[in-house]
Amino acid sequence: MKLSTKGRYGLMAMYQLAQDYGQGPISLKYVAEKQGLSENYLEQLFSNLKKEGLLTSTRGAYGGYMLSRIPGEITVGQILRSLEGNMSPSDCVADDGFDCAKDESCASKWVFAKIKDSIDRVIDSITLEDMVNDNQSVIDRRM
Amino acid sequence: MKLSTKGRYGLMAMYQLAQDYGQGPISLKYVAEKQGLSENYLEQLFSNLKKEGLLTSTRGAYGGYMLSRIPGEITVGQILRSLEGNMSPSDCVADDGFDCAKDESCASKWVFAKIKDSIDRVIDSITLEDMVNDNQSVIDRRM
DNA sequence: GGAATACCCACCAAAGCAGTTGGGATTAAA
DNA sequence: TTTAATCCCAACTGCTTTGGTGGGTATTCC
Repeated sequence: MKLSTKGRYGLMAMYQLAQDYGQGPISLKYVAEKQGLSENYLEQLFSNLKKEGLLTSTRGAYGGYMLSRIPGEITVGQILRSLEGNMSPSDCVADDGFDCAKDESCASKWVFAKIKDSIDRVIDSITLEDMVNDNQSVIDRRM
Repeated sequence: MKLSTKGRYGLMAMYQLAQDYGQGPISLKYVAEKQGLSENYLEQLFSNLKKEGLLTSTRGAYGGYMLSRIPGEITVGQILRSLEGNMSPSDCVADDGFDCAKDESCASKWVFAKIKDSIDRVIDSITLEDMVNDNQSVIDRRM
C-alpha cells in the first residue's frame, strides 16, 4: 500500500514552494532541480495541483508557480488527495459513492474504515507550514 | 494508496476461517465460494499466509486450511503485511533497511512516518476475533 | 526580437495486477 | 486398490498503471 511518485514528488515540490513562499513566482525548473525531480513529469503534477486550486501560475519569462494560499492553510491531505485520488485503502470506504455488493455484512469494511480514518486524521492535520517549521511536537499535541 | 486484492481478499478469507474456527480443516473451495473469490487465486494467497506461519494445511481428501493460532492471536497487521509487504506509504520509512539519499533533511519523511505509525497502530490492534465479534467498541477503547 | 517560461498533448517502455492453466503429490473413503 | 478430493507449484497471459519523454504552442519580460 504505497503512495505513487505522484504523491511523493508532489509533496516534496509543494514543500519547496512553501520554503520559498513570498518570493514571487518560482519556476518549475528551479523546483525540479532543487528536489531532484524530472521537470517534465513535475509539470503534470503541477497541472493537477493547479486544477485543484492549490497553485497559481504566471506565464512568460520570470513566471512560475506559487502556492495559492499561505502554507499554514494548505494541508498534506489536500495535496495527496489531489494527486493520488482519495486516500482510502479500499474503494468500499471511499466517499466516492462506490458501493460494494455485500456492503452491510462485511467485517473487512469496518477495518478498512478504521484505517482510512486514521490516515485522514494525520494528513489533514499537517500543513506545509508545519513541514517548513519541522513542527513535529506541535502535530503530536494536535493528535 | 490502495490495498491490492491480495490484502483485501486475504483478509476476507482469513475472516472466514476465523468464523469456522474449531471445525477442523476448511477447504479452499468452501472459503472461495463463501467469500466470492477465485479459488485458484486464493490458493496463491493461502500459500503465502502459510509460509508466514498464519495458516496450517492438511492435504488429501477432507483436507483444508486452518488458522495456526486462535483468532484472538492473529492480527489484521500480520495478515496484511504477509500479503502486501510492509505497510509503509513510502519505502523511506519502512523497516526494511532501505535508505534514501537525502535521508536527514527530508521534511516529507516524517510526514510519511506519521502516516505509517497511525496505520500500524490500527492494524496491529485488531484481531480476527475482534472482526468475528464485530468488536468496534472494544477497538475504540483500545486506541 | 529573443529568451524564458508555462501549457498542452501524444506517445512509450516497464512493471505490477489479477488472475488462469495445467499438472503433480497426498490422503481419506468406497 | 481405485477414485475423488484436496493441497502444492510454477509458468503464462491480458490488462492497466506508473513514471516518465518529446515536441510544439502561447505568453511575457527584457
